[in-house]
Amino acid sequence: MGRVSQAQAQENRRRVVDTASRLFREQGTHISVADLMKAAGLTHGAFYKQFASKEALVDEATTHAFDELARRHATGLERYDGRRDAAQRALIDAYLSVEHRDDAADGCPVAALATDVARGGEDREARRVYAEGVADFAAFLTSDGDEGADGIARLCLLFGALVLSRATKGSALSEEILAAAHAALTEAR
Amino acid sequence: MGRVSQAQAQENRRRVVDTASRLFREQGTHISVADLMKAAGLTHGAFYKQFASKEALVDEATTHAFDELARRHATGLERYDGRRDAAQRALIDAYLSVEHRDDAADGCPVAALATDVARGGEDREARRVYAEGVADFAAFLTSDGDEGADGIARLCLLFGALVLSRATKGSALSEEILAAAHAALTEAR
DNA sequence: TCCATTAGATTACAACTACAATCTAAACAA
DNA sequence: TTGTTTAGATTGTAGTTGTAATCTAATGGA
Repeated sequence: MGRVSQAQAQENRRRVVDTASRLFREQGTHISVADLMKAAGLTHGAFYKQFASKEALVDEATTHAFDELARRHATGLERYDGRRDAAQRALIDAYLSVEHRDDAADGCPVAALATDVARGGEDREARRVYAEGVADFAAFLTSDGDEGADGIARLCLLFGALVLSRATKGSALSEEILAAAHAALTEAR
Repeated sequence: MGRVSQAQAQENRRRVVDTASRLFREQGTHISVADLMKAAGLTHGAFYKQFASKEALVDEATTHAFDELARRHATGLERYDGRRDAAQRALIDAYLSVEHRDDAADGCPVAALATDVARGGEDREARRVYAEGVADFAAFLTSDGDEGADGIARLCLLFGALVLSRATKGSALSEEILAAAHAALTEAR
């Protein structure tokens, strides 16, 4: 079929980015353009009318995922009326849940994209966005009136537990990891 | 060239597994058989005389990497004459070093292979080996006379910091992460 | 000494990769 | 109502993927 309204085209483009941001988190950035476009309900030839290259989409989808994360943190703080440690506790509960472990596609991009970003070029936009997202996340986890190092360490523990529990899924260890990290993060304060 | 002595063939096979175990950690298991064999100094056609499939090699190379890790932990304990917390401190220093961050190929397979293992099938041998390696590592990190949860949480922090510092390499945050995790792991005890 | 075995090289292949050119029909400005 | 623009479909391409068949020469047992 031929042309489509500007509104429809824009909506299609948005759907491609959104689909990519979910599939990249679930399966990694190695997923093919063809599979990606099929999942978004278009043919693979249409891709290059909207994006300069696959790399460009990776960068854009990464940014998209981190925007979503920032929004989630903001509304999390709102919901608890600015009470930082209540919001933190709620986030930790959700972050270390079996549901989050089993749903990487809709989950934290810091956890889902870490390896893909690390293996991508150092000059990539995705890497800048990623580092910024990590800094924001660490700031969110910092205790009231403490310095940055504390939040960073808490993020390492939180993040590490999720990634490890995904890699060990199927063994009993997977759930033990979630529980151990949860205990360490909630008891100590 | 034609045939080669059994000893040479066995040595070639070992070199393929060793090369794979390093390249998989550095670049991920998506690296092609052709590139792999070239790196091992053979042609790609020779591969299937030694391995049933690429998946089989991934499993074998993963096992190989974890055997190496276990040996390293064992000799680490020896060197400190069984003094567990001295050995632990030495490991933490090396694990959170810039050198380890920049040398995934020869580094910890728990950190390097986490995402590849998580995305591989749940019935894969590599996953069993991985989970076992995680359990051993956590046991190594457990404090004398404490239960398992403590070692697991310490591993999450250690592992998470390394993976995060690799993904943020190029930003100042990368080194801050290593430092923050190091402080958290050494001060608290 | 001879010859069956076999490790590795070469070549081949079908599927897949990112990307590009062309085609088509609808959108929108005139 | 036109004519131009353009999103998406179709088709094509050069390179790469995992895997297999064939060829080779040398090994190692008889």
